Amino acid sequence: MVTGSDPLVGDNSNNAPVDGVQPRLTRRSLPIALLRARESVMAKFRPMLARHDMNEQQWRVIRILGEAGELDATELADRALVLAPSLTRMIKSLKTRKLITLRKDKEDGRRTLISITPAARKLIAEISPESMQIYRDLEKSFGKDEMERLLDLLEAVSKL
Amino acid sequence: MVTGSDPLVGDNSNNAPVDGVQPRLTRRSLPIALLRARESVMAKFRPMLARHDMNEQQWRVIRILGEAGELDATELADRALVLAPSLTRMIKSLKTRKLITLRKDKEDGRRTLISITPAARKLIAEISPESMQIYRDLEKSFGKDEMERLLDLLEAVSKL
DNA sequence: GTTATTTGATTAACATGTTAAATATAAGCG
DNA sequence: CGCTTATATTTAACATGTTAATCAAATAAC
Repeated sequence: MVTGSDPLVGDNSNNAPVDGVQPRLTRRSLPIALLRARESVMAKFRPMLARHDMNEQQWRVIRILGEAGELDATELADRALVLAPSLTRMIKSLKTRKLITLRKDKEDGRRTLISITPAARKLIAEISPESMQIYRDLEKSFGKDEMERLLDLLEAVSKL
Repeated sequence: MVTGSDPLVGDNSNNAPVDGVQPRLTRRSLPIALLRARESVMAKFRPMLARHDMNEQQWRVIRILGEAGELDATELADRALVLAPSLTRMIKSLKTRKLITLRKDKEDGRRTLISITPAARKLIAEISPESMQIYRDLEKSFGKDEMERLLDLLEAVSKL
């Protein structure tokens, strides 16, 4: 027998779902767990990057150019995990800020080759130590082994 | 002795970094690993959602309302991992599409209470099985135990 | 009870995400 | 060679991300 005051089978006035039809949906959902974890991690880096007038994406782009040297736009977008149209816009802004320089590939006129300026290297030299410190703190509170396990699992997911 | 033809100590004409000053930066970086994993996972869901005229964020919002029933905007934004300004815009669009309804909280005039329409429940009923199937396939190719371990680790990271 | 502070939501401004279309150059082919 | 197809990049259009500012309603402090 059902009484109106039973919260589990009541009048449903708050428009809650009638039954448990959705299995796991939000609880323990991998996409949401990944998003939440990413948010949690980036929250630790963002304020530092902001002090250097950088957002996540710009930092990825500059950093990858710093490590790899000159790259064409497609390769750079791939490695920095930004879409081509986003990179096109970022290039304009980074060029204005004199953090990158562009040149046309002589062998393939379609390609734009991108490299960073000394000013960008200086910026990297400033940000890197702070970034590494944050990373070390993260590793310390999370556990080095846990971190390795997590990175292994994430890498495996990326290859599916 | 260094010869000009040695690629490891050569002329650096491609503007590559001079030495290994950056420790781990891009290799095995947690933020990048999380982003890459998320991209990899969402790539499996996006085409299905697109067939139902939904993007990730809209699906999260609708789904959470479906599970929780009526919520105020702040609570919804929190649970769906979208920022308040984004939610404000999404609300307009979802309302136009008649997937949600709004009403003012009588006790607190600042709050907007949001709930989904029957049409949205129908949409959920269509999408859920497809979503679950994709999830099951994912779990199958990745491994159920691995998936559990990964979710545990991600949850732990989110609490740091 | 009036003022000051806090809180929920929106707006504004600019950046990136996302898909599709356009443009230009290369490469393949009869 | 002329034509088609493929590739690299850009543009367009719309959506969300992000921070700061604004506005209204509630709460706290005098």
